[in-house]
Amino acid sequence: MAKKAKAQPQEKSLSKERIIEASIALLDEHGESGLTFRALSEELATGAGAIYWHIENKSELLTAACDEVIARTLNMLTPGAPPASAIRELALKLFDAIDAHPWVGSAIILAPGEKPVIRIFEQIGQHIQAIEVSEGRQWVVASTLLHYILGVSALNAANSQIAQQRSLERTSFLTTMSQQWSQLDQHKYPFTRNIAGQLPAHDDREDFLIGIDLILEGISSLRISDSEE
Amino acid sequence: MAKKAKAQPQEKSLSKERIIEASIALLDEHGESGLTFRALSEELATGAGAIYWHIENKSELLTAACDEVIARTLNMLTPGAPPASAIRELALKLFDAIDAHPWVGSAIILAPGEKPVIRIFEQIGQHIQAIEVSEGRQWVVASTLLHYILGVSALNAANSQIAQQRSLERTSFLTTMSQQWSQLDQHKYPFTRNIAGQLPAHDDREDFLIGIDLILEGISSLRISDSEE
DNA sequence: ACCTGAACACCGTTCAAGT
DNA sequence: ACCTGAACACCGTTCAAGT
Repeated sequence: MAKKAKAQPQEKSLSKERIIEASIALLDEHGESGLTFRALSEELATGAGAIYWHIENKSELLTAACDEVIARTLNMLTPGAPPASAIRELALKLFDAIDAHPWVGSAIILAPGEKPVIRIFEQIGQHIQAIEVSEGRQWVVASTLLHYILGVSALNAANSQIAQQRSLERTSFLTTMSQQWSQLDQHKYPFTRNIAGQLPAHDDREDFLIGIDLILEGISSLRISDSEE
Repeated sequence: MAKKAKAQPQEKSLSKERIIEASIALLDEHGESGLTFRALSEELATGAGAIYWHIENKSELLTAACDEVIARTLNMLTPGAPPASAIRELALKLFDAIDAHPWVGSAIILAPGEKPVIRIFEQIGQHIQAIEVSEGRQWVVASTLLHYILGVSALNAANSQIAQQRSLERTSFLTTMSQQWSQLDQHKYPFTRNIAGQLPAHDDREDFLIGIDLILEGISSLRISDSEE
């Protein structure tokens, strides 16, 4: 009498949400190349065509999975913090999220102007307004921060995906790269060669935050010169 | 007596250089998806296997093509300029190069720690040294600039590739996006929604340069506080 | 309305075979 | 040493057919 088997409680019918959830799981486990329609249909115990009834194409799916992670991350931000430290917190939470889901770093940059990027831009913008940047400058300032954050994200994502592919841990990956750098030609690459030794020691996360502070510093001297006019 | 047919003068035997040249042409003409081994073998009038004798795999090929464009770009820089304006010139030349070859923007970020990125990092680093940033700070400062530049590049590349796919010109692409933004929910996206109107008017290239200046500004106040200690 | 799964066109890569 | 090109394993996407 009951509508078919009530055996399995929830995970019954297909939905965009379930598809995205499964996609995130695949991406987290096997990296960017782990998301295929075959793996996905197996995971969801369905056919490829079924998935296409709920989503447009793979690119939309990837962006949606990315957006889910970003949205969750932004929801964890503590409200009401002073602007500068709110921006720092935003940046760090994003850094950690992308560190945990490297594929997000590359997915986000494939869909500029889409929801994930807009969400971040909006957050930055709100804090920029609170910092009292003159209206004509808000756009540039917000996008500078946005671009910096996304640049770090993408590069970091690529790094950890390469490390994952060659199944190296972070430390030995950095050591290898440091050695390569220190063998560069002294005439053509004096800076990189000399600084190579510092590579393994550095804390990416901390460097990232210093970069944010550098930009914030630039912004505040911009504000000073604005108000002088 | 002459070694084989001397009919066609140059483009005789296959070489890594010729393969890279043909790859750049394909990428420029058809975008990222234009580079396939089939298109490439046709262009070079050879078989897929022949290409594999000269290169490792597609990823190496893409990085090599990217590096070629980057190397040419960096060769065009005017030597001996004062550090700050040298950094600005470097940034602008890169911006224009990636604008002309959008695929470079995404390729460069797929190969961090590889030659293209190292080249740029080295240039930035040399100028940073000249600007007299304390040695302990050079790494962070150089990578902040690097990350910002690459962030802009990648995002811009993605934008123009989307525009190219939908075969829109830049203006109508921006106008469409601006309209979408202005229809966002006022409560969730006040900043983006209000600033939407400014989108089509803005000059990405100029904004990019202002961002560079913002970071340079931050660096110089860092130097002041350094010397105060 | 929602799902099945075979079929299609297209990839990167390999490799026995040629010169 | 260098090249040929068929073959392999694997994609994203479509679509007639089912419920």
